[in-house]
Amino acid sequence: MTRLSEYLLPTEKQAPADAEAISHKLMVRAGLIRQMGAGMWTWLPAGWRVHQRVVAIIREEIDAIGGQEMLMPVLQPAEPWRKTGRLEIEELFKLNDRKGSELVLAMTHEEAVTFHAAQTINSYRDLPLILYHFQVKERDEPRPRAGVLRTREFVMKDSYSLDRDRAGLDASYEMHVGAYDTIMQRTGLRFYRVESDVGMMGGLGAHEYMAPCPAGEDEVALGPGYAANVEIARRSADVEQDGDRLLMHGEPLTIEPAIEVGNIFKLGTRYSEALDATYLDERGEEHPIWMGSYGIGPARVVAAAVEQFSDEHGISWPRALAPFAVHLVALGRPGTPERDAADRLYEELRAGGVDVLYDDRERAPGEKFADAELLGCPLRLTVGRRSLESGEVEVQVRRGRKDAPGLPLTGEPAELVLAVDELWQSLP
RNA sequence: CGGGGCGUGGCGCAGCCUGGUAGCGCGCACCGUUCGGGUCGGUGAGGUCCCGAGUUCGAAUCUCGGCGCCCCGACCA
Repeated sequence: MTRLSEYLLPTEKQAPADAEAISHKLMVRAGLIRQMGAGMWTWLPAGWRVHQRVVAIIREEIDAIGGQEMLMPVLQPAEPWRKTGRLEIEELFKLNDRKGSELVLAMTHEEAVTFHAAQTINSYRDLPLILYHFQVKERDEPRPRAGVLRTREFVMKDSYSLDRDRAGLDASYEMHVGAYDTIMQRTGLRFYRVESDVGMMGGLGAHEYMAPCPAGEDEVALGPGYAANVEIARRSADVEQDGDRLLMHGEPLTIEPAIEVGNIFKLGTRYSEALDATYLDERGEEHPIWMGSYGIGPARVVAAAVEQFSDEHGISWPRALAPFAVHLVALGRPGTPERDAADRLYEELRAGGVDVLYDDRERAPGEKFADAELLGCPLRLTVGRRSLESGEVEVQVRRGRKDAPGLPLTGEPAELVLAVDELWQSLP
């Protein structure tokens, strides 16, 4: 039931004065998100639909490589963090409960999985495992910025691979590379998988998934068949510095700003050793569990999509992420034949399982069209007096605002749904 | 954490320099009008002027202190 007259979609003509990034401006203007404080954001209904589309894609692909979904708490005892040496991190929120016990708000969940691995995994027979969850992360960022791009609280899908040895970790890591590639392709984003710094996570190897866009905080160096974090490229033996340019075998690398939407790490045994997560092998010998950690931020995927796919009128979602497939605009006032036709069309689409947002508000046509373009659903159907005259529903494809052939206004509902679906499948 | 900027109705802003009790556009409500690109006209509601202290007969405006937010940089497990 999604009639715009009954739906919370607070669109704005003007962007918040302090917004700089395109995604920040458009997501607020389109009524997707609203701010509560620095780095603290609420996802409004339409925005949350988009977020959940990303979540659904991720879930399918992690399930597909054998991931087991669970849920670990955000509020945690400080002790495991002390043991791994991460209690000192400044971005970690620390607090005390009423008894004075030391707690933290988790910024990621290595300590938690490892803690449970130590309790529950005893034998080589228990391995390998991929465990994951979608959970809020809390980080006391020195500088939150650009709407939902860098926040102090955000949902992350983090999975953790648990293996017997280095070879097992390598295999789990490769499975994640495959899953992540597929996830990114399915979102419709332009992206690069780049080699990255292992950073203070420590570990044996890492990649980042970068979505190029102007608001990006990172930089990727790109050449034919080559993509890397700029810092990594600078350190590469194949790359030489030429003034402020980077050359690879004499060919210049292009440098693009990008958002880091996901990252994957080979952790090794750093956490399992610190938290004593071990297993016994066939000979009864004890070994630390080999671990990998794999994160992806749906909010950043959403913001990156807005950055990459928008124009002066608003957002133009890749179809995999759109809040609704169809934005149906009724032009006539209640009681007119054209309005009745629109009502009927809405019911038919809905009954046919099409995800449709129905603009049944009593507003001027221009305002409805403007809102539709702001929100950016891939297909806009318009029913007005003209439709009654021509017998066709006007179809407009959001990306590029191209007109598509009209659909018959009267006819078998099943055929209408089929036609819409066919059109849908042809969209980017 | 260093630098810069900003806090006035839901959003965007003016007023502050030169103190006299708050105004504009959009939005919102109602009436009429219009109905294929943010229609037009009228009426109306809505504000602790970020907070506190001070100066003053009087503070949105001046002084001091605090808080919040944004941008650039540093940082980014």
